[in-house]
Amino acid sequence: MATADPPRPGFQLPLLLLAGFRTLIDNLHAELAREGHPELRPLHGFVLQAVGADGTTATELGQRLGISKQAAGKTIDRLVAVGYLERADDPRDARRRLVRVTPRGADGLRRSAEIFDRLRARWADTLGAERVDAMEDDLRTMASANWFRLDMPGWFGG
Amino acid sequence: MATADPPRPGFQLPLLLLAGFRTLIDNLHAELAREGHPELRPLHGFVLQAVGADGTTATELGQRLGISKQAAGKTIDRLVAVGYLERADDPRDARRRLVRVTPRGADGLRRSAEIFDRLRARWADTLGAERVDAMEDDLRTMASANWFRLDMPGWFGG
DNA sequence: GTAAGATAGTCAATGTGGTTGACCAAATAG
DNA sequence: CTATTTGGTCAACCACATTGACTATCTTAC
Repeated sequence: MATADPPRPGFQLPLLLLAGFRTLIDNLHAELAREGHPELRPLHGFVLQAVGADGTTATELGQRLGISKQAAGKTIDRLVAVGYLERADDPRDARRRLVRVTPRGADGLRRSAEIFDRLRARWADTLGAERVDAMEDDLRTMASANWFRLDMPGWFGG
Repeated sequence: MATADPPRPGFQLPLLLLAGFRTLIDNLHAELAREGHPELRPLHGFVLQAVGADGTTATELGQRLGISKQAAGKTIDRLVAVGYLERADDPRDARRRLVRVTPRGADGLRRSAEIFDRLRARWADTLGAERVDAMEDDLRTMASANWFRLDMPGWFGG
């Protein structure tokens, strides 16, 4: 170990992280399409997850996703139109419109979790379980702690 | 080591990859803004990189980025408007409009490379150089080989 | 109990990025 | 010299995001 390895250029790391993310998400949606959910988009899975089993409202969903209530409302509209979410009145507050995951949405959510588990297992088979664990641990260390915003299109594009 | 660790849920891996990517890009642009490039968006850096030192045309840029020539043309328009790209006629083919990085664009590109190097060094300081190398190697192994598409907004949202 | 304020949701206008289809001009092939 | 391909743009449209304005309803205070 007399000489250090030549330093690697820094610009590849973000590209590889993005490639890894995109590979997982593309694999997920290819499999979801095979299992009967071809109309689900990457964004939608995150939204369904954010709505959760207990349901929410548009305003609260917007806060969870880091987007405006108007944007949340429009995304809900789309997911209602394709049958993954439904709205209901709140008997205790006529202003609120409760948003719930439909049975179809719950099916998509459950399958997504299973597919992600299988994909992670495939990574562990190829790389070794301890390498995948290390990758997760390291990313947890470096990534901004309180991060979660789903404004991908706007964030990326401007 | 009689019993294996409980398996980790698979859905966290993509989130962590995205968080790592976003953290790097956000750090990059915070620093770029400090160094005189506040109007650069995440997307723009990739586009500048894809134009490269030799310049291109809209059609070729679209192919490199995995988007249509029309979309590439619009993105070029925006980067021309903020002074990072410029157009010129091709004396050998009157149909083509050459796209080149301006000096300001080259400055942004150079600073981006330096900042990415510094950010990677910071990761190596915290995690250990061999861990960052391993992360890159593992991602290279798992990510789709011929991947590169920059249609992030459309891909993610639909 | 009524007036004032906060909150939930929607509508409208706008910006950015993406798509497809149609079209013109110029280069290339026959 | 036609015929085809290629580069670029225009136009129409969709998805996601934003801010500002507005209504309806609940909550608070006097």
